[in-house]
Amino acid sequence: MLSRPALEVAPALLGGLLTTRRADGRVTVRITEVEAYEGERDPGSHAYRGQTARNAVMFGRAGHLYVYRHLGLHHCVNLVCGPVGTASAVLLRAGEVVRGAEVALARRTAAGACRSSVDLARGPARLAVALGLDRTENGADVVARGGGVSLVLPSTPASDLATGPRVGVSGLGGEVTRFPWRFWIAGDPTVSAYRRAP
DNA sequence: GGTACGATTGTCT
DNA sequence: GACAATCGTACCT
Repeated sequence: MLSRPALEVAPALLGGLLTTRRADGRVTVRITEVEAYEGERDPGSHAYRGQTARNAVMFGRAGHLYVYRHLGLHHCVNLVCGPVGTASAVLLRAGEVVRGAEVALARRTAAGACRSSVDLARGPARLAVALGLDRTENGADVVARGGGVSLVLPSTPASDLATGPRVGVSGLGGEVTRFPWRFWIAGDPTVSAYRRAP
């Protein structure tokens, strides 16, 4: 399943449940917004210029996490997909905390402001904080049983899918922003409002 | 060895 | 609505 191209995996992840087990508690998030990144042929991807020490995880097995630091402040979480050697990945942009809300709230409060429960995991960096993920989780396997992170895919694909241009990517004179490689669950309040698609 | 820049967020106006 | 924050990585000298 996860070894398929990012463009096929991304919509299938919507509605899926991602659970992390930490010393301070367990948090489960229902994925509501994702973006596909097609590796070396995608100017918006970190892997566009080939394999490096930072993005090596993306070239590896599907089902591993690629966690990177952005602007020295935030963390963003990707799920690696596609066959080995292909740097496909799906960026997890937003979700709804369905279990462990108190734990997530404590983490979010420690990291900064949080206005409501809907904000707990709305936005890529917020999602990472709520799940307690940081760069030490880079390369973690979400498929292996007994790991600290696990993913449960929805038995049936989510309905009411919406697609639109990706957020915050540039290159090829804005060409890449035209691809509708962003997927979210239509009408879900936990989808990030940041530059919402028209 | 130095520098430019980024898959964002929170805060201020 | 605009902007500063902040640091690892990549790319250049």
